[in-house]
Amino acid sequence: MSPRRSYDQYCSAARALDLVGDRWTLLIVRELLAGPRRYTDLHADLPGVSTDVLASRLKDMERDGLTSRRRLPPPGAVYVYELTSRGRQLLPVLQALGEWGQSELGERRPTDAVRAHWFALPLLRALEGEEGLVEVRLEEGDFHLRVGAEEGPVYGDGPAPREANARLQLDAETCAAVAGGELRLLDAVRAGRVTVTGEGTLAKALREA
Amino acid sequence: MSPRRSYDQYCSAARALDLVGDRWTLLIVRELLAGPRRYTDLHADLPGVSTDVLASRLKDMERDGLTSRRRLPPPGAVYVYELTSRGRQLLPVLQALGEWGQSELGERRPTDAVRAHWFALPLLRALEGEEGLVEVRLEEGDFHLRVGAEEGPVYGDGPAPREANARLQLDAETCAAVAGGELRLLDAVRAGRVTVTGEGTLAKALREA
DNA sequence: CGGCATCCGTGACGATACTG
DNA sequence: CAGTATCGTCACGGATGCCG
Repeated sequence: MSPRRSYDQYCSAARALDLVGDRWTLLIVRELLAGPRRYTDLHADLPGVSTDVLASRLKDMERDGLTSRRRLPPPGAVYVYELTSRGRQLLPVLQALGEWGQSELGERRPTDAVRAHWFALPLLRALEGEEGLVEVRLEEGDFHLRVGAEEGPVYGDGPAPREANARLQLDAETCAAVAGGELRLLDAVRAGRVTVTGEGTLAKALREA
Repeated sequence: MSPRRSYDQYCSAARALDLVGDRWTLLIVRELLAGPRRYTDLHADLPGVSTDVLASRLKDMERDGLTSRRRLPPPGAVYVYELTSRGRQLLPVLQALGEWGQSELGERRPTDAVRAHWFALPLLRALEGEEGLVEVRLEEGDFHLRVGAEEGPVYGDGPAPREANARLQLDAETCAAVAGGELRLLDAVRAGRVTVTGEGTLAKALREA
């Protein structure tokens, strides 16, 4: 655990970077926006991070009030890490970064790792104004979005824990285009590139189009 | 100049961090949002950065299309660094960071450096929806805001280069409160904590209140 | 003097091995 | 499974030197 290296500037952006400017920190936040995760799962979805750095960051973040560590009730009884309310407020930061980085994304490089839920953040932007639980199925895996959620995780890895208001099945290319704003979700549905199921308002509205 | 260390993740936020995640990079962007700056001025307004790191970052940023280096016409004939259009698009990232970091700001610590124009970013948010050239005078120094500017720098160090639409004179504490959203600018004017001069629409509207 | 390049000590990082 | 220990490497911060 580092003794907190600071920029020592009386500036709110610099203060923010004191807390989340270290390598890997914001990507750990991205992972935890999907809800509580175990150490091993975090390590698996952050390829390249070394075990000691991950452990150190998690301690720093807990000390700084961004995350908390909790022991699940038996059976299981493993530790999970989750964002505090303060940590969840970093969502706009990650969205601004993601929006800016969208144009750098381009084609997938052979060295690039991919996880399905990495599309959740930009997709959440594309669904702004909507509401409900949306399940997304890609070849690379499934995840779900809690669109318009006021508290708790804003998205999650794997299928939705309860019946989703809408289920979308699409390929990664379509997903990237929608996430990047090049293609509106409605147009993607019209073009037959998205299969919509479910009985929620959003699902019906999308099918009507 | 580093050979570009990458997270190697097919994720737009990770791509953004590949380019602006290094220490000091986003603070250099904050400085350059104030318009073209010389190396020495950048070094003076980024206390703590070492000369080689600053030079290295500036090269990285130029290579990555965030900044450009330009020689001023004689007399003067010095080099200045400025943001490209792509670099200026990082404004929302810095604003999101600044907004999040606002609650960490608190009192000024004895070790904290301050520059007047570090208040420009949050003040710009407080004036969202307005338009025009606003000059701000603090004890710590002067700066000006190009509120609603579509292109070019969004703020600048020192007094406004031409007659401002509004001039605000206030103290740092009031400025921090307004920037932090705890106090609306209108209420600050009403409380007599801001002296408004100038003949623009904004100046008149503020004085009327 | 402004604009770096070089050198050096320290600490952060990344990979691997190992342990409760 | 969830980290800690170890170690080589690289990035950072501070000082100093060089060159136009």
